Amino acid sequence: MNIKDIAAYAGVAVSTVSRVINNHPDVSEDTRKKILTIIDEHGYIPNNSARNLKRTVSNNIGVLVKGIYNPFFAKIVQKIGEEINERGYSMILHYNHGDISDFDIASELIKEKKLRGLISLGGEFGESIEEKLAELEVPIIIVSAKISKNIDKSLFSSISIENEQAAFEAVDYLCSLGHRKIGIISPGYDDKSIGTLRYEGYKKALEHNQIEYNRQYLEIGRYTFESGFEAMERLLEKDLSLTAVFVISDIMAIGAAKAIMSRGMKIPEDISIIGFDGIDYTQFFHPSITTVDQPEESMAKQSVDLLYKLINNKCEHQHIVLNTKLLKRESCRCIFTE
Amino acid sequence: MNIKDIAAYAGVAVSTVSRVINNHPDVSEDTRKKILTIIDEHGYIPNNSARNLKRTVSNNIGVLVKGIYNPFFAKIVQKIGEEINERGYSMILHYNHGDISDFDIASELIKEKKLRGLISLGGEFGESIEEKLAELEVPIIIVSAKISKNIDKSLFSSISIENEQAAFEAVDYLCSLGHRKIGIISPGYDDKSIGTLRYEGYKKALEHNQIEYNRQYLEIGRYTFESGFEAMERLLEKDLSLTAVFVISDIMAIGAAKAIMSRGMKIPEDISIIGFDGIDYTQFFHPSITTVDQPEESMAKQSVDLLYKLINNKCEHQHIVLNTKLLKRESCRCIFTE
DNA sequence: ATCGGTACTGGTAACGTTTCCAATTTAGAA
DNA sequence: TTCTAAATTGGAAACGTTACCAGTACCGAT
Repeated sequence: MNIKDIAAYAGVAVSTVSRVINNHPDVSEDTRKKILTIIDEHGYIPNNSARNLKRTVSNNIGVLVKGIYNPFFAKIVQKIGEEINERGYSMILHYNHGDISDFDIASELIKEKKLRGLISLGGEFGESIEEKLAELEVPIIIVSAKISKNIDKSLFSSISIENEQAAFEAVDYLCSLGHRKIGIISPGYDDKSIGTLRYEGYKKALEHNQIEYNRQYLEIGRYTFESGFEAMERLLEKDLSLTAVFVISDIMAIGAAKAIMSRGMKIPEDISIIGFDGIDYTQFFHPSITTVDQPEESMAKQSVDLLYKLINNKCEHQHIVLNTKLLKRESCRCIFTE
Repeated sequence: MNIKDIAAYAGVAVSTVSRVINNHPDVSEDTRKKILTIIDEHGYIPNNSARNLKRTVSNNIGVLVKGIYNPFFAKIVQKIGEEINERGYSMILHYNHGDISDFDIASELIKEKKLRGLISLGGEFGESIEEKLAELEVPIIIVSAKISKNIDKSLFSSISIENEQAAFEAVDYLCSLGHRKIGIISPGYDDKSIGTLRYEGYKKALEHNQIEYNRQYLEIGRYTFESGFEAMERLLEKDLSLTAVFVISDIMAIGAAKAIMSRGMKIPEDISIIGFDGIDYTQFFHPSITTVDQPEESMAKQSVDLLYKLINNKCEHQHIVLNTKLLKRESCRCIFTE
């Protein structure tokens, strides 16, 4: 069952059927209706491979996810997938496991799969990819990734938040509650992930509150429950009499919270904790965890919106910065009120 | 840059280049090497649309997920994606939002995208789809779904667990700890999801322990944190002096646990709780939650393995049943030892 | 009646592969 | 040397669309 058959049934030329399928205007209402019913009767579905071959593109949008399992990304991916499907495209999802650079995977994927566009979640995009970026034939959108400051912004779009500022506010909030000894769990200062930005925010907040930065207060964790748990244990073992800890990702924050409670300590009575991302778990942990909420739905929706416009040449590359919100919950205690 | 160009550079016919690309044997080592280097030099990538058109199939494997957000599925999807990519295929991921039947979406997806095969996660597959199933040209694998007993098993493959038995063991464990008043949170007895099987296991376990089934002990929840939370609240309001509750999905269990603790009650001192699925988070909740662990990695791996074999006609449809394991953690208390 | 224009419709060459069949080369046997 | 079969290679017809270029039919205006 192909376009030729339909044309034969309808007694018209294939080109006319093609026009109907693609909603071209130059077809009389009568023939359009006739062809449409015949298509319907025979359950004809146009062959995508043929269309793609002819048009030299596909109907697929690639989504590249930095390969650590994180419910924050999982939810964004789901939403992105829905948005993509709604627009008649399909989502090709690819998890990237570190070894090869994010960008190389992305560009290979685009070429190989003749993707219409690509959304990359997480990871890092440095200046080194600038020329490669320029060679890309389809739009790419970078979501929630660390983007080098000096890179030419006209080559790609991005959706992000003010990581440093958001972290600043979180830590400043802790300070406002009277905390002075505030630990931090983060991938570290020389890491290439977005976490370093949050780490900078932490330092600025300390400075702003005239608290001296103490290298001892940092423990490294890499975006898993386990690493958050272990980092917190190391922090506690140092006996620094911390009263609070800022964890730059919720899943690590939950691991850290578990570590605290496993030692018989209480949240927030003994230690206050703030996470980052706003995943559901934080709300359903007990006590509920204060966190910096990222607008994941909006990030997903806007990235697809933007990509769609870019694909159809309806706009230029742009860099959208969304707002975060500090969700104040049960895990932070005010030291002054004791 | 297409196969013709490569052929011209190499001074051979396109058919020879094609043979090299597809690893056909009838090419001399010399020409093969020459062509390979030329392909490499020019960074030539075969056009998938053209190949697909010619071969009337694609390189895509569809993954259909029942559209509620559940970290259990999210993790399986990630693993499936990795396995698919490793085999040189791509994953087209589609979230299904209830309204249209799972199967209709699946078959439409297959036809429209010329998929090579499909893996469906969750949902329900009843007898009504039997003829439609028979008409499918590509293999389909049903993972973690409720499958009607009378359906012809030669038409599809499945990966599942012994839901009823696993639930039985969980509830029986609760009984063995001395619990007699055991609530249950489940999508209900007339629901079409896999939850009903677990509900049956619950009832069997009660019977086996000479505990009379009480309709009051059931509250309906539909696989979200919130619904677990709310169901537990309703359960608590009934004042049934429950000592334990079996929740047929971890995310609901976490919601329920939160509801319990929000009332100032303690787990497991006041109420014991068991979940189902084995998502990471149950381990990091405090107290850690006893749950029926499903082998998600294995489910993912085996489903892709099987699909791959089916695609290459290396085996027949089969129905794999994997083992679950009751992870005994902190959320269950033994009543006898007080 | 003729013309010009509009509204439709038809024919057909691509798009980049794969695969069958035919043609050529090669090697070994007679 | 000649012949045969095996090993390679080439040619060309599909696969199912789209989009360009023509062609036809019709209508109102001259």
